[in-house]
Amino acid sequence: MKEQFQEPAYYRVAKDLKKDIEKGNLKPGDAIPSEAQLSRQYNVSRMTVRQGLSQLANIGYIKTVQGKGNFVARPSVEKLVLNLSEENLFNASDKISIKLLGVEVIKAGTQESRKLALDVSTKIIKVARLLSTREGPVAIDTRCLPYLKGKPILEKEIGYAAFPEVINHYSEILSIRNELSISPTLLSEAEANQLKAEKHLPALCLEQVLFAYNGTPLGWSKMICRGDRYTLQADSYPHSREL
Amino acid sequence: MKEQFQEPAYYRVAKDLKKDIEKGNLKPGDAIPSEAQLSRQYNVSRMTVRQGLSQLANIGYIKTVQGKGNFVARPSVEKLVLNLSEENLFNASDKISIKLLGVEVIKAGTQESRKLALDVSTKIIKVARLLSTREGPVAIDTRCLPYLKGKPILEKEIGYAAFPEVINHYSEILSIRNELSISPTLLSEAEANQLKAEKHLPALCLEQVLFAYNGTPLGWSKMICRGDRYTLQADSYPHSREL
DNA sequence: CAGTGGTCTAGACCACCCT
DNA sequence: GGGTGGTCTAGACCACTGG
Repeated sequence: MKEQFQEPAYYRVAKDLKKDIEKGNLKPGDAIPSEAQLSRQYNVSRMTVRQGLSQLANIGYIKTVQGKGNFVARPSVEKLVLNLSEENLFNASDKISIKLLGVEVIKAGTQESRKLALDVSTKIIKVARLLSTREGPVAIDTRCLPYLKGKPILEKEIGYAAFPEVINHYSEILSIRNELSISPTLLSEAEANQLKAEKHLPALCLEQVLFAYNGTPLGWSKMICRGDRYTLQADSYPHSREL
Repeated sequence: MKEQFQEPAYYRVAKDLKKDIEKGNLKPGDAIPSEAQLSRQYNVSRMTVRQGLSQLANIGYIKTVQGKGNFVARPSVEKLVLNLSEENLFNASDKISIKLLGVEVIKAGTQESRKLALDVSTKIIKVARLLSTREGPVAIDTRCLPYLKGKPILEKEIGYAAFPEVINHYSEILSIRNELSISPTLLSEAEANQLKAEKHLPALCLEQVLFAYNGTPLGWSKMICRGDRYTLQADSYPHSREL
């Protein structure tokens, strides 16, 4: 007979309170028993109680107010999390295949230079890709990043990894912020051709700009997704209501 | 002369390591000095060091591995946070004005019943709204929630609050999960009329379903936004890289 | 003032990982 | 085995809140 796993004391405190909150015994705004009280009730030290409470705070179940107490938090369901990792972009069950449409080093036009805060005519690398599932082409992807002299361009890396990965590998600077804009458009003639769709099909335009710690833009990416084959999904945050 | 605020010891530990990570002295994957080592180095107890490290873990700077150590985490910039609160939906500087287009109690059609997991012909409340900024109409919003017998319908609440708020007030059940789908469309003739736009203008369709703790759908909402006046913005998570 | 949470200690023992 | 983090204690003093 295997020994039972012994759950930590702080975990029991957190779990019990979590259940009370989910059952509605404790409603948003309600005060939680004081730390001293819980400490006596569970016969554990105050630090242990605090560890349990900090777990609940981390998953957004309670808010702590100095000098007053711990209170049940109102779930904030208006913030949503969107996962743009390449595996997650499309249905996980559907493998994506990627086709490189082109890799080139060119002078930045006004569009790219503005996005990347570069002078016009600075050299940049531009990568175009076609993403498909079994159903067929789904999205066209264009990526721009400043060209670094003497740095080899590995098409494999630059074409077949998620955009933030590309930035990290190529520029060797950690990207720390990602700004995304989502807007609707119609497929242009060129886009429609590449996506094997009719012109003027509704499409999603996802534009990303990645920044370094110091605020420097490191890269810019634009993805055009066929509206009939792709829907963006987001889920309320915090995702994990687990301890 | 005012007394200087004395920052906690654990805060200093966290701040120093955070700076090292941001400067690149510590790179993703690198091990952080052991807790015992930091404890000696800062001349504080191990629990205090641990409190500092837990702060860093909370903002995603480090990962802890039992029996091995603490390691600098790779920033995950592929998860983005989207804020759908009503004040945030459009440019904060632009006040939104809301016009109620209609509030009615009707029998659920197949569409609504499917989304809300109700039988067809169960009664639901349907609210239609028009959202405008100074520029003019921006979005049409339709909300459906199960009709509760004997529960008064307060048009003010149902029409002028963010959707999750509405659900909480009306059904008196906490909504705990929000699923959002984002897709592109073209304005239908009716939508174009209400939004004072040309037909077939590209538009964003934002569809939300709210759920209770037990998984019951509590409400469904669909918002159609003029593409020329509205762009959805999202930002990488975790947002707060602050201690 | 009494009650709350915030910080901190100096130990202890355990579970895990590696060699 | 020795090193790491994980849990836990029984105190202590501080800072903030409210009556």
